[in-house]
Amino acid sequence: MDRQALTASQPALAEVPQQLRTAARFLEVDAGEVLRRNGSRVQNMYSVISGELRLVRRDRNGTEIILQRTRSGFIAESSLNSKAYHCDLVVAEGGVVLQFPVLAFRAALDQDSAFRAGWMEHLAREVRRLRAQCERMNLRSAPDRIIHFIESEGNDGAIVLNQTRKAWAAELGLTHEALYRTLTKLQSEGVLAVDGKRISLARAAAEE
Amino acid sequence: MDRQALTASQPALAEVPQQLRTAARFLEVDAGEVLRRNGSRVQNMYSVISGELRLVRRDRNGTEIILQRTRSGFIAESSLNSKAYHCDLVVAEGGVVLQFPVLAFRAALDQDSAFRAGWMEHLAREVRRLRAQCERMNLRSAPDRIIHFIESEGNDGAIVLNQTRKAWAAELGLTHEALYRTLTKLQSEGVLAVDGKRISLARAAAEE
DNA sequence: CGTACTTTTGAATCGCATCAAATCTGGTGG
DNA sequence: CCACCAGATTTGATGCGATTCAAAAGTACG
Repeated sequence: MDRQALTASQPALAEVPQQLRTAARFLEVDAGEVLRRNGSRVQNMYSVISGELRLVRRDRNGTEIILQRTRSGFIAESSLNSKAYHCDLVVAEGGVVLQFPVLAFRAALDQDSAFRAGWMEHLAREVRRLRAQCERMNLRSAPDRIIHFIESEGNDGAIVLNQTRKAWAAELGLTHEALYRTLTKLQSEGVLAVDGKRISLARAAAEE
Repeated sequence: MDRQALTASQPALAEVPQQLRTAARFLEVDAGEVLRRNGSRVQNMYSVISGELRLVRRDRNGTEIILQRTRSGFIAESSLNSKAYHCDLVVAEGGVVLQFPVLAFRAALDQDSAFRAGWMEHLAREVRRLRAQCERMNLRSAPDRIIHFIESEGNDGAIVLNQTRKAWAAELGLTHEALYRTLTKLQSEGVLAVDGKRISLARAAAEE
């Protein structure tokens, strides 16, 4: 796939002005690479074409916290106007990412109103996603969090996991043991149907 | 205080273009009023001058979840480009709010680059604030959440509560009993100093 | 085939939620 | 000024559910 085709294949990039495209660079990245480290200056914006990037931070116990996880489109958007990163930007799964110089990015936002509209909509979506996540973390029980996740992130009461269950547990703020146990419990109760990576709510629960 | 002075006194409003100001209306609101209800069409944006607005939602257990709490400046920013609200916008404390028609608001964003820059910075700050909140909710213990809150929301290792402790407990995702108990425990351990509404970290903890 | 990681199950523990009740506080009206 | 009330604050006792530690079985990959 050539660059033009790659660019066009990304919905989030359809609106990237030609001028900014020419300033962008394709990077092939390997799992484990760190694109930006906490404290370093913000010089580039990144958009994921394939693979997975994560915005992570470590709390004082050393536990890794995933703040954002992206398999397609922009990541760490809120750093656009910051001086320095507050988190690490790491490659969780090798792939291809687009790299934009921040100066060109800001210029494009200022000059192209369609691009700008898309960007602001993107930010707004991120805000809503984060609010949903906060809402979920406020639920105290494992079953509630699982069901809330499926309801808010899934389609039609079902999700297809694109990660391991262990990683999903971290995203839910649970230990993996708790997640495994709760999944089997909910399954035996008939609340959930689990089929490999696909997990769906039984109708009764979805309608309640 | 006249309207011009009120407008100027709000940092977030310093950049509001003149044209948009003339389209704005001042509202005096009382505690308990609901400015926007879940599902209703988005027709106005609100900015708090005095008092407190909250963006709230109820989970299936009926528990009220506070998604945003604002005592100064814009609230529910991400709804600017949405068709309908997904939450209720309620007055928690009576005061004065500015009401902007969304159409005029969008037009101003499109035409005034300084206003736009301020708005995008505002959105980015909200994203960072929400990320910090998610991070905090990932911490499992009450002491960790309290300390994290003070570190991320306070200045120089101290906060001055502008709400009751009971309300603070809800914001931390704890019961008020757990908060009260943990505060006295941390105080007796010398980790925290509590003085009325002012709560500060002891130095040792701040540096660790 | 071996290694690293995920998935699964078991058992014990701990911390927070929950329920209950007493005290304190600020504000209201008589 | 006082009585009163609603809500916040505080303390106590109990139980549940998630964490934690442990270990085994399954799985992907070189």
